[in-house]
Amino acid sequence: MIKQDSTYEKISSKSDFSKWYNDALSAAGILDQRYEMKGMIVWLPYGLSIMKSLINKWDELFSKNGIKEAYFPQIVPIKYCEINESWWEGFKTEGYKVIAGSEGEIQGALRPTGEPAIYPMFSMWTRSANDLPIKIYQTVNSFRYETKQTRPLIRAREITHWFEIHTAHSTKQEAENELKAHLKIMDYFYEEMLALPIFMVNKPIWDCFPGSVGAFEYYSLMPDGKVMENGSANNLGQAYAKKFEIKYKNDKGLEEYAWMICTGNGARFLAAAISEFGDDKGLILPPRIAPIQATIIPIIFKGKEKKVFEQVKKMQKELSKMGIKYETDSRSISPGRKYYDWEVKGIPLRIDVGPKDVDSKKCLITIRFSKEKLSIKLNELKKIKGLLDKIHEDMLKSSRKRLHESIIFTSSKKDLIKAVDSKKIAKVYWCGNKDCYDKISSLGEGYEGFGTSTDSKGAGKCLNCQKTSYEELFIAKSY
RNA sequence: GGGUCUGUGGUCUAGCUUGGUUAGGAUUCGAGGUUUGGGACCUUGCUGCCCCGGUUCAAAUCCGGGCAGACCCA
Repeated sequence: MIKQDSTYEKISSKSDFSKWYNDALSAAGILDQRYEMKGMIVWLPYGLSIMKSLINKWDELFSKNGIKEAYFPQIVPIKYCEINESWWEGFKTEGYKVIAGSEGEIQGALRPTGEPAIYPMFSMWTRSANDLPIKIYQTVNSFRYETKQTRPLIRAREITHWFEIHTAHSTKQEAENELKAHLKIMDYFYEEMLALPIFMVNKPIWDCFPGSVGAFEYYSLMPDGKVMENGSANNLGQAYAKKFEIKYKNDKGLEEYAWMICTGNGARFLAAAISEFGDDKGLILPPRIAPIQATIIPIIFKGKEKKVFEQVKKMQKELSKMGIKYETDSRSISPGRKYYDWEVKGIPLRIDVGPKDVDSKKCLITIRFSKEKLSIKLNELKKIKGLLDKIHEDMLKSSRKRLHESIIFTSSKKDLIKAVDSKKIAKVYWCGNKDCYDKISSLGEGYEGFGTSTDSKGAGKCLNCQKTSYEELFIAKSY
């Protein structure tokens, strides 16, 4: 075990979520927040290994979908930034400039997002329809000079481990199919990896990139009742192609602009899972992202060490055979201390092996999520594999339930306020008009309309203007 | 963007109002010993006043600035 991974600090109660979140991340050995630069943190080995399990998965999924990994420089020439004025307008002030040499000349900007580095290259790469589609992604860090309060993994000045997929296509249809594939990947991440519910919304057009067709955004419901944007998939249409001159010659020899999609997310995946499942003792990791799925705790009594460790060895062999990632805590400290140490890290399963277990040819398994204790016979260890899947399903069920119970349909302003103030997400009918959207979004302090439902819609009356409406708008407080 | 508050060994904290002894405690960490079924105990050791400047015979304490963090409002 790596020393820096154990801090042995007590953590706050989760009822004070903000404090709990910081404490839990440190105590579990995810990251060290003491680096003295605003919005920047140090990833510790354990935290990074969780993040890596997500990254490995997206590498695998993107590759399966023909999306190839590339890398673009971190420093973007100002010239490239200026191509998209409205984009640059925002990052001129909330961006980092790079100076070099004793004269302090500005060399460029640290990328806040990938497109000013990527799209000029797309433009160079695209001459004929044969050059399309281009489907690439990069997993990188980005920099934003946040002036608001920063929060590890959620809002940072250095956004670490973030993937962005950028694709360019010769037809609108192909681009739209690509977008669907991206949504499937995102869904997979939520349900199959993180055990979190899919909560996707349509973004209103005025919140999308200027000139684009539309965007989907994913949200996570945090324990304090606020929602957090957690991934987006954008149908850029030809807007960026027109700005960056990404065009090809069609079969008639005429130049046409490419159709483009971009999709991204990163460490917020992890932030959401940690926030959803953790408790007063620390993290509870979904088994599929846990870098350690089980810990074997030998319970040592004087004179009985030998037979305990013999059984431990047998179990290690068995677990390795099953492909279960485990760790054995053989430190000569009291068992209680070991329990706390691994609980705070969120390891899904704990396997106790003491003299009693050796005698009964069993072991005691404790499930971190449900707190259930199971006595399993040594010759039935194969059950553990299925147990991990069951834990995943249970976790998904519980997070789905919480989201489901938190979305409250309201048909009056009074009910909306009541819902949002009691930490719920309000859902209302909305006519599609921006004015009504803004009015509904500002019914209370800190309220935010954050998109519309993607499900099939019935008809109702717009909460603001009472016109017949087919759109359902979500309102909550947001990160 | 505007405001409020905070900064003492690795962590938490006392001291600050009213400047004055060797900055006290808990925990963690190291060493030695006895232990081990929910944070064991004993002995012993290391480590600290965020940074820069000012006031003063004297600053953890008062003042100014910086940096970092927390909270509230837009």
